[in-house]
Amino acid sequence: MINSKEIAKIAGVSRSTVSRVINNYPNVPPHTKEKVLKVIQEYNYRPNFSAKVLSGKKTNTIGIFVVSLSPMAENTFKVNLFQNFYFGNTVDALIDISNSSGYYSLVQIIYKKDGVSKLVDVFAENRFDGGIIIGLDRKDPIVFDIAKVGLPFVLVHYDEEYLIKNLPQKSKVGLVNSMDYEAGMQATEYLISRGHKEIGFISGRFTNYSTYERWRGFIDVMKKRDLKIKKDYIIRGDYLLYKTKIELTKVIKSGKLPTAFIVCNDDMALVALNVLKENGIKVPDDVSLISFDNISLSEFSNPPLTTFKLPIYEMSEKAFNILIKLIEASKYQEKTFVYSMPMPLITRESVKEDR
Amino acid sequence: MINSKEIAKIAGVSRSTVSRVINNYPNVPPHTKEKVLKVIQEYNYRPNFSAKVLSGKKTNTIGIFVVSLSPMAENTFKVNLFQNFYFGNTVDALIDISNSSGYYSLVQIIYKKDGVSKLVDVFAENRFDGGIIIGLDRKDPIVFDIAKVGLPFVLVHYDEEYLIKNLPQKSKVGLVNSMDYEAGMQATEYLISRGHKEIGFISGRFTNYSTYERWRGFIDVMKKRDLKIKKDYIIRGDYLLYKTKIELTKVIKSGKLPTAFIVCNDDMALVALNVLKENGIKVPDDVSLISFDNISLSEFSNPPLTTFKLPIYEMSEKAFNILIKLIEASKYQEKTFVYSMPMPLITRESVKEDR
DNA sequence: CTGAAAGCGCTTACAG
DNA sequence: CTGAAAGCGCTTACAG
Repeated sequence: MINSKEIAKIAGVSRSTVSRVINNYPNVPPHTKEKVLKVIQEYNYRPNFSAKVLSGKKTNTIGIFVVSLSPMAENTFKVNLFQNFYFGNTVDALIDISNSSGYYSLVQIIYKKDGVSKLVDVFAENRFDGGIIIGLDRKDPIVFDIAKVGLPFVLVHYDEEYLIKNLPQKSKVGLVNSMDYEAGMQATEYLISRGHKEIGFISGRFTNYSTYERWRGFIDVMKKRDLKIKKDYIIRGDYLLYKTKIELTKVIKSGKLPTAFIVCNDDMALVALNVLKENGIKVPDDVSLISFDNISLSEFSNPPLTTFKLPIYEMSEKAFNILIKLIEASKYQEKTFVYSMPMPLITRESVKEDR
Repeated sequence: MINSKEIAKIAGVSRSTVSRVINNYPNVPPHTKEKVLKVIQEYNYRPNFSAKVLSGKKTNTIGIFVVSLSPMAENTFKVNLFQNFYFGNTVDALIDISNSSGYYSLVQIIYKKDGVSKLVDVFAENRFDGGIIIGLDRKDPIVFDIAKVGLPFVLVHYDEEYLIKNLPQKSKVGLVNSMDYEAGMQATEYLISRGHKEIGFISGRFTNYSTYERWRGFIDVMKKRDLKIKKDYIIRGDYLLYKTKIELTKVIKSGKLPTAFIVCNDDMALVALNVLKENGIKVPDDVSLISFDNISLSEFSNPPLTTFKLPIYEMSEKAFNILIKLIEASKYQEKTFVYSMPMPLITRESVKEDR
């Protein structure tokens, strides 16, 4: 691979000048610039990344960290991360956004059982300018270890209060959430307004930010409306398709069903839809379903799902923009940047209009 | 951030020795090693990545390139890459596998319209040791530009003959395919053996390796069996859900349907299933469906899909292993490594058993 | 406007 | 077994 020294020699200038041309500095006259550029072009020269970084330039790379359960946690699949709508699309959006802003993305999967050390390692190696972390439990204390390293990072889906309270001074940390509490409330209100009183809940994992918040929204509204939450109608799906099927089947076999379910994601709702149908229960005539995510298949099911859109792209954009701010500025008045993005309701046909 | 010089001073040794300890060289006595390790531990020291690479060490990073249509190509979604089962899971598997082998992954999305320059750039910057490229058209000539850079890379899904013929000598290139031609044949044979004579085909894009090969398998068997391929039964789904719905609806409205469809992926099959049902057509009683991928939802539809598994994890593992070989060895007798992985048939209920 | 020189933080022959 | 020194390929004050 050719280097700047040789380019300089060929172009008849010094390495300093080559460097100035590459970095597009103003203090080089058009003629010289052109001459150098021509040689660069001809030899297909690209400055060596490591040398650039070592001499003090930014890496122009962001680290994307996906924190996952252990590899085999979900027994059916060897690989399950991007199978998952949430992880897959967030990473997708993040890569897309950073790429289109001229940033590279270093994606790293962190298994919970391996702990934080890998994360700290890569942060300390100075391989990227800042990180975005998704998939953490809503109160995972790992965050504070990472904060010690000093590099800026942004969390997606984490408990705001807990974060603010425990973060050391002058941490460069951002947080982006979706308004799951509000969506949970709205889902419940929506069902009630359509005459439902017996409402069930098919949950994800409760250590998960979104499940927890949606659940809070659900119980708060149920209480406010003096409606009873029946234990039998709470199904722990844990975001697992086979588990959803097993648990829902049990409830069906018991002979007692609510008139509507709030389901913590579309995937589980799609499974629920089929399980109900197979048991001769009509959706939405007998049981209504309202869920979250708005995955692409959700509009093609029969009936199509009424669901809350998880604004993944918008959240990722926000997270990236915050990170860039944290990277570029050196000091902040504010301790952290926190944003919460709304989750619009997509009304389709899985909830009965009135009864 | 603390550096090796300071660690050396604190530990009372030279930087050379610190380096030896870090790289786990044999020629340092236990006592010294321990002493240095203790200081490293205490100060949470990690060698600077760029310095390491600049001084000749490997990056221990592989580049993962996902070649995509332009961002807005599929009108429905702003982001569509990992929404896609194939891309999402391949990238997932690749990241997972490389991470667990101690490699970092630099993921880059390349939009076709931006061309190859971005790819060449990052290859020439010496940011990684080798690359894996997915999403290329089956005969995209971009490959030969990349080969010029000289870094080893592995292609997933590409035309073997075309590649071998056009690759310059001593290119360090690998190729991993799935046996789509065989699967296309087997799908057709399977349907025929169950009494089907009128067989339709819902295709992906024909520039795509898998679609093309499956199609070849389909027509070859149909010809061999003296069965007619009716133009009206060929539906161009292009891997697009909305398009699949529109085009299939047209065929249904025409009043003439085959007794079975080979569908180029499960997503489209799921859409087809619903469209057929909505039009009062029973699956598999009236129309059978056989597809490809084996996505997680495929076993939860009603009926569950009979489908060929795309062995994504196995292919990714193969691709990674080939790449490591290419990186580590300096010379090869063989020009390229080529592998083709079988696609097992997962028999479920979307094909009628007999008629 | 431009070049010589120092420096970034490692690794690795080389010499002892 | 171990240290001094050169080198990797850039950038950036500094001097002119």
